[in-house]
Amino acid sequence: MSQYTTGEIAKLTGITVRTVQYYDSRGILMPSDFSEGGRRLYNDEDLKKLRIICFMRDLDISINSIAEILEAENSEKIISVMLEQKLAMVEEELAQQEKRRDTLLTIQKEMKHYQNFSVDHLGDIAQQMKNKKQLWKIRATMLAVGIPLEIIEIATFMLGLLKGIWWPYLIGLVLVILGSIFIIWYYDRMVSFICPECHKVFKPGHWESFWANHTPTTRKLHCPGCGHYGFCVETYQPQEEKEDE
Amino acid sequence: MSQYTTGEIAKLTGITVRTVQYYDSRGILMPSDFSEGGRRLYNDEDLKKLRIICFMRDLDISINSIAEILEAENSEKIISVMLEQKLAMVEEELAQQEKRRDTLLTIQKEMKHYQNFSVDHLGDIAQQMKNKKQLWKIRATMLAVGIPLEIIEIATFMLGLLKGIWWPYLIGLVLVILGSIFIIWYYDRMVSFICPECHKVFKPGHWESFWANHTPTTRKLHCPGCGHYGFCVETYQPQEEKEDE
DNA sequence: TTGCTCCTCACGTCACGTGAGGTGGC
DNA sequence: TTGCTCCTCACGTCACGTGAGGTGGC
Repeated sequence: MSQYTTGEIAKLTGITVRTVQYYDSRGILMPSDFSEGGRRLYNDEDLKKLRIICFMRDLDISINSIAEILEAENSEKIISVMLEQKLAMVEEELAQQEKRRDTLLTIQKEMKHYQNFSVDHLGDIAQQMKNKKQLWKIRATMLAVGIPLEIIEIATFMLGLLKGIWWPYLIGLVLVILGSIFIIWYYDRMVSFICPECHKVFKPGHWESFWANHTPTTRKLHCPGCGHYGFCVETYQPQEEKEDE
Repeated sequence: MSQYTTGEIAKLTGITVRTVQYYDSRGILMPSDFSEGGRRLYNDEDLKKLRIICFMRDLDISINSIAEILEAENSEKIISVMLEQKLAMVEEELAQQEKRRDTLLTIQKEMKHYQNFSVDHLGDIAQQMKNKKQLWKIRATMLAVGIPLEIIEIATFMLGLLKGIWWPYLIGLVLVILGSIFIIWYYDRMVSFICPECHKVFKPGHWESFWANHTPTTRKLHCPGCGHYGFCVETYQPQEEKEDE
C-alpha cells in the first residue's frame, strides 16, 4: 500500500490540490492518515475512491449526490435513481443547447441581411424566433391548400390537352382563384412584419404585400412608422391587434 | 408611453422582481424614472431593452458580456465576435453532454450485468469508458485481419468446389491458422479484464480466454485475485504491466 | 539553509434566491 | 386602515479559485 500526499493524489487524478482539500472539507474523501506535521496522507483505496468521485463529477453529479451515493446502504437503488434523474437532466440540457445553437446560427444569418446591425435588431430576431413554430404552421397550412390546387390545375389541363375536355379545367381555375384569395387573406391575417429601421410591427396593404420582392422570411415593404423601404422580417401576429406605443 | 413598476416589468418579461433589481445594480438596465417614494419606474424603451437582455440571457450570455454589447459603440463587430465565441462554447457543451448521455446509458446497461451493483463497479465502468476508443481500435484491427482471411477461405473453397482446384484452399487454410494465432496473441496482449467482485485488473490464460463464454464487452473468467468465476469486463491494457497493489 | 509543498483562514466568482425589517401607494 | 408591492441590507447557493501568511519535509 503506497501513501500519497495531497499533491500526489491530485496529480494522479488530474485535479487541483485545492479540490482535494475541498472534498475533505465536504466529507466525501477524508484522508486515511495524517503525517506528524498534520499533512493529509491518502492510500490506494482513497485513490480508487477519488477516481470514482472524479468520474461522477465528470458526469456533473453534485457533491451532495455523490455523498449520498457513497454513504448509502443499498447503493444500487440510489445509483439507479440518480442515473435516471441525471439522464433526464442531460437530455434537457441537450435540447436547450440545441435550441441555443439554432438561435445563434439564425442570428448570424440574419446579420447579413441587415445593414448596420445593432442590438435593437436582436429584439426583432427574438420575436421572430419566438414565433418560428407558428410561422411554420402557417406555411404548412398554405401548402396544404396550395398543393392540391396545383395538382388539380395540372391534371385538368392535361385532360384538356389530351382528350379535348376543357370544362374540368375551367372549374379548376375557379377553385384555384378562390383558393389563392383564401391563401392571401389567411397570410395577411396571420402575419405581420418588423421594420429593421424603427422596429415597428406592422401589417402592409394586401397588394403591396402580394407584389413585394421577398425571401423565405423577409419581404421588401414600406414601413408606415418611419417610411423606411427595405426588407422587413416576417413574424406571427394574427388579428388586427397591434402593440400601440 | 406607459410606465411600469418593477413588478409589472418583471411579469411582462417573465423574470423575478429580484432579477430586475439585480440588473439595475449591475448597470445593464437602470430605470428611466423614479417615483416620489423612490420606487423604480420603467418605460417602453426599458421594456424593449429588458426583452433583449432576457433574449441574450436565454442564450446564456453573461451579464458582463451583455453590458459590453449594450455599451459598445460599433456593436455589430462586438456582437458577431460574441456570437462566434458563444457558438463555439455551445458546440463544446453539446459534445460534452452527448458524452455524458453515452456514459450514463452505458452504466445503466452494465448495471444489469452485475449482481449487487455498488459504487466500486462505477470505477470499473470508468476504466472501461476511458479505454473505449482504444478497444474499438483493437476490434478494428482484428476485423482488418479476420475479414480478408474469411474472404480468402470462402473464395478458395468455392474454387475447389467448382473447378476442383484445391491447393489454393490448403494455402489459405495455413494463412487462416497463422492469422488466427496472431489475432489471439494480439487480443491477449492488448486486453485485460476487470473482476466485478474484487475489481482486480488481470490477464487470463490464453486458452481460458479463447474458450470462455462471452458477450461483446465481457467474458466469463476465473479471477486470479479472489477466485470469483463470472463475467469480467474487457478493458484496454497492453503489455505485461499491471498495477501492483 | 534552501526550495518546494502543504496548511488554514478568508474572501472572490456567478447570477441570482431568500428572508428581515421597513415603507410606499391604492 | 388594510393588503399588496416595493425598498435595501445582508447572507446563502455551488464548486471550487486565489491570495496571504505560516510551516513541514527533504
